[in-house]
Amino acid sequence: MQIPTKYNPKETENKWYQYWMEHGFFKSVPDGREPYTIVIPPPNVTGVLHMGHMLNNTIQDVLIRRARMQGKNACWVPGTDHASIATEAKVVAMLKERGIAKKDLTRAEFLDYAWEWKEKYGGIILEQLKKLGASCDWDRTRFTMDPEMSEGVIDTFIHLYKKGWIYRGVRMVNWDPQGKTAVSDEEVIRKEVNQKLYYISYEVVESESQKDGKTESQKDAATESELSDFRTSQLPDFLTVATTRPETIMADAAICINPNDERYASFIGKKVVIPLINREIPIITDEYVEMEFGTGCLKVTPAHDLNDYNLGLKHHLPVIDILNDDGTLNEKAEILVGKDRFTARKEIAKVLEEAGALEKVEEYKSQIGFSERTDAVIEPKLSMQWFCKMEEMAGPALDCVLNGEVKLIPDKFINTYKYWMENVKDWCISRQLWWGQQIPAWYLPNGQFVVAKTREEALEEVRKLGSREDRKTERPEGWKADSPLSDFPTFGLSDLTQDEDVVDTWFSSWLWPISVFDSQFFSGKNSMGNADLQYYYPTNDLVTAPEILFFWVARMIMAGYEFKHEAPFKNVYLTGIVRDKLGRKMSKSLGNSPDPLDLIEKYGADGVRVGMLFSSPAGNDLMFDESHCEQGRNFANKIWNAFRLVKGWEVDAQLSNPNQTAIAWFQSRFNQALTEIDENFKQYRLSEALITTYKLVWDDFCAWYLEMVKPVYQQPIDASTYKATVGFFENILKIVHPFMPFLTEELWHDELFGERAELDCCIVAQQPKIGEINLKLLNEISTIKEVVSEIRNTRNVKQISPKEALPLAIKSNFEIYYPTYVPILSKLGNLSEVTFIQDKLAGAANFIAGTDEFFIELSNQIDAAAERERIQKELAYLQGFLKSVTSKLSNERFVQNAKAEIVANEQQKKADAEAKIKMLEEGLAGLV
RNA sequence: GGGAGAUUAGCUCAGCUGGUUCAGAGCAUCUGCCUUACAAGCAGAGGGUCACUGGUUCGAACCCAGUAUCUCCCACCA
Repeated sequence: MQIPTKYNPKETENKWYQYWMEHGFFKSVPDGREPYTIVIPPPNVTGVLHMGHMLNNTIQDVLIRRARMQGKNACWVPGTDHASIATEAKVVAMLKERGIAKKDLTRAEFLDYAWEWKEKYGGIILEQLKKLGASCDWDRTRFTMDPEMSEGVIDTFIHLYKKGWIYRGVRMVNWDPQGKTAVSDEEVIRKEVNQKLYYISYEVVESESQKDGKTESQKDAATESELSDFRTSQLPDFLTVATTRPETIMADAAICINPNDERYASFIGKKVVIPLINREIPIITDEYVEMEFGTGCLKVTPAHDLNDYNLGLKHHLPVIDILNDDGTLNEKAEILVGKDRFTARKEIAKVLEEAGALEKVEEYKSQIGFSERTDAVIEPKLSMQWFCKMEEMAGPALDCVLNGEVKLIPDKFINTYKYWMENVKDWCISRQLWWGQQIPAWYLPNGQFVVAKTREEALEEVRKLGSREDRKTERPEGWKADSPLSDFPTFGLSDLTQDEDVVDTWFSSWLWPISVFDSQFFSGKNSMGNADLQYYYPTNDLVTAPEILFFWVARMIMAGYEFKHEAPFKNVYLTGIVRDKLGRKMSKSLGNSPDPLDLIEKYGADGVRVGMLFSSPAGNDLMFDESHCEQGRNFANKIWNAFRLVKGWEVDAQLSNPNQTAIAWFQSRFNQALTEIDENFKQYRLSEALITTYKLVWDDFCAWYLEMVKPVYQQPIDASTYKATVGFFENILKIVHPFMPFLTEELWHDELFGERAELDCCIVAQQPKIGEINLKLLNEISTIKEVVSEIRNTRNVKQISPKEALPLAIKSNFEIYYPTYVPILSKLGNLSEVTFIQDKLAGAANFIAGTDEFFIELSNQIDAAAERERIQKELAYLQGFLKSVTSKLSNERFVQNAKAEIVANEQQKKADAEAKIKMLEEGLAGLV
């Protein structure tokens, strides 16, 4: 036989992928069919494929392929995300390597480099997806920074600004000193880290008002020695605070104690001196301070801690910001200026110790925020940013999930979703970056601003501003009341300065399900949207990781309602996180993630897809194990070899069909499995669907059906069986295709399945319809399988070669009409003859299956002792079983309360057990 | 601190409405097979107090309560 014994994915994958592409099988245009749409969660444009993508996109491809095979107009829209922080960081790093500093470049120059980088590396990940077999409509590939996509982002910004939902203000934000930008709350990842808790002593001094009547000027006039005398005469007191951030003491604005804390009651109203810099700060009281924590004294540093900031607002404390944007100390720190915050921390500890102000240092564990994109430690920072109000948009977005319009799969995420939506905070949308959509705010020389799409339109806005009666804000400098802009010939386009910031990446991705179809939609010119949007929106399923449920999913739903008045999708399938065997999240930095392309190389795309899906129920993390891919590869090989078998058959038209029973059985079994698979898909149990398919193919089709019908070596097969088998095979290819597209397409085109019309491809074959299920036949065959297993087992135990044909005698009550199954039994059990008997066959190996007894006469003597032991063991089990059934049945409450069929069942079990016990006892008596 | 989930064979996991498919699959292990489709395979076997303790029920892996361990999410204890 020329066909190799092993399936070689390398020979088929590229071939068929290209074929599908060339013939436009992935393409979708609106037509009369029902649409089935998925938009890809756009990966980072400069990213590379990781295991999470593999899982994610395998699931999407399975869903989209299945929909396509159900006659729907399947459309999977691919694309990439510009990922502003991550990409900008990469570009900056690249420039640095080339000896170019970002600060030496203009914005335009930098963007040129960035685009160059994007052109070079952008889309690698999409090419990788093709290797996986992703059947995306590549003609629809979008990038979140495509000019028209960006335009949509700007349109929505203006829309929300006009609505009053976007505003600008000074707030405490999460500052990423590495990316030198603000990030949103959701982009801060908290991790527990080992830190040190530094106990620092602050000397207490009398506040001015308490200093024995001396006024401020008197104090100034006092000599250093006088002051010194004063202090020593009072015996210095110290307040000790516990802090994890000693480098920020220079920014301290107060020391705070709990008003109920008796230990410190006498200090209230006094002041302390910050060590090293000797600045005096007040001692204030606030119930916010936990008396139990640390020393019960809190240093208040409004510029560098959110709580302290709030405390500062409450107590009117000054904000002293001692950090630069890059996390180094500035001149306000007075000491350690220019040092990085972490270097400063170490150094100041030393200096404090030398100065005797460091009481002790304790090991301490606490949660610290890290930037999701750069992994830098987040610095709370007070700065002017743009925010988007969330409260109004959160309403409908929450409702649709609660009322089931949008389903979360699994639904355990509803609770977290609800909590988040009910506690949503305004979204910081500005980023101090260049890579992204620049905020369409235009500043006048006096700092006032207008929001408009272009500089020209901005000027128009300014004009309105100048002439509007009901203006609330001040006009540009030099503006005369109510005078039109034309009165100021010198004020022109060039006097407007656009905001330097860009919007958060998610401010573009939240529009994704709309903008991929109609990016012009947000201009408001066509409220219905274009034909694509009308046809494809809302999409069907969104497949993504739970990590970005709030980042992205929630916001897409908000945007869907805000702009399109309808949720963007019906189902959200939340995948698990791919972890390694040790349960660690797979990540590049840990180096514990296999390269997906290597896996594909090793096991074939089909094998890897199956491997990913094998144990990944929605919402459960997946402990990735390469052995699953191996299993997937083996499955491909199994199908391949089943194909080789059938392919090798020669048909003899003269032969009659001896396999009607087997054919009818598999037909039923197939329909039964199909029902289960359908049900599994309906519930998004993809691994279950796969496992059902796997067992159907491997066990039922290969191990049983093919073994039942396959002719003796080099003998021909009858036409009817052949036809049925090829038909089954074709149906199997169909149901396997969504999981293993390449192998199935390859086999689909073999001449075994006859002439294929042009473009008759597995990828667009229609899924088989569910037919009748003959339950009686299924049950009987399952008993027949049991008999076959017993025969094989007997061989195993008695060390008889499978080649040696054995005689089987059946003592049956004919609840099952065995003669029908004699051909199957003979073939699978390798029987020399089958006889029906009335009496037990003494001295023969025997077993019970169903309610019948079976005897195999063996040439060698059976071991009576061993046989007795075996029977006694089985008897003991059955008697125990009978006892429990009997006691159940004699329990009146059971008989009264249980459903009739359950009771009947128990009675059947009892009868069967009794019959079996009788047989065994007779058998035991027969042993000499 | 609040919330969600998990705990079933050595490993990874199913077990959907409480009772016939209920204790299961794959991998791993062991035994025997290079049996003419497949050794990436075939035929078998062993392996479990369903985390623990109670409760509800005629009946519990499944429902309830508590305990333990783990994971995740959220939260400003320096």
